[in-house]
Amino acid sequence: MLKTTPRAVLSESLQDYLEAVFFLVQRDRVARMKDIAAMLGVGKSSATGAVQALAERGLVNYGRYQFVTLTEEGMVAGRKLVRRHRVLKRFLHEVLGVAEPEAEEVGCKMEHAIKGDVLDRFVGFLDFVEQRSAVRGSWSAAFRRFRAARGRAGGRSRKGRRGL
Amino acid sequence: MLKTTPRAVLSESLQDYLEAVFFLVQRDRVARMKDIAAMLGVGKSSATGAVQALAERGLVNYGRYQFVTLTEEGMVAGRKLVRRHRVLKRFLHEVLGVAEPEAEEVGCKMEHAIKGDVLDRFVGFLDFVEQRSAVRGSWSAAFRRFRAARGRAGGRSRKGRRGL
DNA sequence: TTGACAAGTTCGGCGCGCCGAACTATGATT
DNA sequence: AATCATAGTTCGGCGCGCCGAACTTGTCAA
Repeated sequence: MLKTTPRAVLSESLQDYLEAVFFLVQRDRVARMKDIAAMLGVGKSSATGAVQALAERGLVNYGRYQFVTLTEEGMVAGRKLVRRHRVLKRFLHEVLGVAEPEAEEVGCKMEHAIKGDVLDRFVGFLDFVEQRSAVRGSWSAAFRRFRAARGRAGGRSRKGRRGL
Repeated sequence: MLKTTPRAVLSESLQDYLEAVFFLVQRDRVARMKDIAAMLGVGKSSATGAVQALAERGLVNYGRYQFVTLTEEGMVAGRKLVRRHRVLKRFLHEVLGVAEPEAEEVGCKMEHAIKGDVLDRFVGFLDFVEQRSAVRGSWSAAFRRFRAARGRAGGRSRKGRRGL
């Protein structure tokens, strides 16, 4: 029994690392351990370990003390991840009206909960909303008004700080 | 420095256990380890450990070889979790049209990605959609038509379009 | 009563993701 | 060329969540 690392399945954590590498490669042409670690708010030793794991799966080119880059396969996987992230962020921000930075953050977490088919539904929904908005005035404005009205009257309990 | 188990923060895993206990208590008046384990697809030793952890946090009444029940605090926390789950499932099913069992499953994962304020937005959105539907014909039907039309014509993966 | 079976517990072990400390390579400075 | 800051690596350790095996307890039927 030869020991092959399964390249098909990435843990949530490794997905985050891959996405970070993808981003950095786009920005800097190359990814440095330092930046990867910083981006994920993690120690550098953790970044090293994760990148090595990605390399074992053939997603990343890694050599000791070398810059990190993406393999073809890594590009493909990274693109999917980024798309997922972007779609969710757009939904949260444009439809639900969640503020940008929070939409970013929550979208990142949601990524891992959503499979391809459900993501497609989100995409479809965004397209739908967009079309509707174009046809007759801002759709989201209506929702915003709705929220505003309700917020004044219905008084959403701002308490209950998620202490769970 | 006395060592108190922090009752405020529950790991995602423990949240799932608490939700299971909540469900079982509603259904059977009492939760058995066996059912908890089965519900989460986990070994019974894992269930025991988790329930003990919940007990340490004062969310659950636990005694060796005894039935598991919820404390007052556990009821409150459980209700919140269930609500969260329900809202997300409703959104996935009623708005996006995801099939029931999948909506259930995905909703369960999404739960852990969404904080209170974003959840409130989902709730608000559902209310909005509901109101709109009432006012003039089925809103979701329009979206369903939209999806259907697009599904037939617009082949998947129209690359160039939509920057991501 | 007994004893068999199901439910529950304990224990040791494993993988993953993270950490910090100590070490090593790199490349810029002078 | 010697030095030094910085980036990167290795190593041991920790917590969490899970597992299965072996054991204990509870229950119910014979």
